[in-house]
Amino acid sequence: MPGGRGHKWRWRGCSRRMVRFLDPALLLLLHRGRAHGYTLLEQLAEFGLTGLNPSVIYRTLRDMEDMGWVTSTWDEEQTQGPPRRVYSITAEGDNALARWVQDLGETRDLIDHFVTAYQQHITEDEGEYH
Amino acid sequence: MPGGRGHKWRWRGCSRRMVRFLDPALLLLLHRGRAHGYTLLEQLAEFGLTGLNPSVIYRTLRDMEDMGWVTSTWDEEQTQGPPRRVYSITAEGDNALARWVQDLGETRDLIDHFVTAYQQHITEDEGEYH
DNA sequence: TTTCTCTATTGACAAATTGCAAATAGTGTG
DNA sequence: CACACTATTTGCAATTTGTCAATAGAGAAA
Repeated sequence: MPGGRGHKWRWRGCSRRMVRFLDPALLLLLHRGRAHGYTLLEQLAEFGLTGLNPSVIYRTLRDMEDMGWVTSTWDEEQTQGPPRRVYSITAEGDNALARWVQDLGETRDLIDHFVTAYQQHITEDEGEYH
Repeated sequence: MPGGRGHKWRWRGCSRRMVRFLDPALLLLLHRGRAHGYTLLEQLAEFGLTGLNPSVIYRTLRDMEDMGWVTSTWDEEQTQGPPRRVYSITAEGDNALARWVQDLGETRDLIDHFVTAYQQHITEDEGEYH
């Protein structure tokens, strides 16, 4: 299955703890309210995700829909362009978001440990020059 | 160049801010002192990187050597097995590590923001049920 | 001395992810 | 009608990650 995201093999190893801020960011934005991709694309800046190619967001949304984290319908009221697909978070998505927050908290702790270990070692190095 | 790590195209987008704790972890371990892959494999547990396939570590070390972050020599004193390749961090590697620490700090801030935003929104949701 | 196990590293390939360019399409403006 | 902007989709190339098997030395057991 080259290309395509796959649903079974992610996180097989553990080297990807910190990967993919995009999923949780989209879930949180949708948790605040239903929205369509083009809007989300701009709102992602809040989480440091700027300059993303739109297709990446759309693809992620579709994948999340496959996983049952979000649902989509075509927007009834049409506005400044072609029909828009509006996404809403599901109960499953809420759970996934909660898991993400838990996971990100652990990641943050690891980073803290890492940075602390680094600074401590740097300080010891300076000590050696006495 | 399918396969191989590539040296020019990483970080092209910005969705991979938090990717790859492995590189900085290895650099920090080597900053503490020269070591060979098999030892590093065990020491990585300190940073939550357990259960990694050895070939991943060896590949990463080779790639970092290509980038000039580390150098290696064959261990003079042979001990409990085949010759061991011993890695040391370079001045370039020190710089790379410092950049990693900076980057990880920013990542941590983003996670903090994210978790805060999540909890705030959850709290507001509860408020709505009054 | 053959065999097994543990230490140690490498190479090749399959699987998965990500980036990017282009196609499609509706709406409003000049 | 041409053009710009909003919106979404598709396909493929580029890159990264995961896994397996090969190679190999040393020491213990048989």
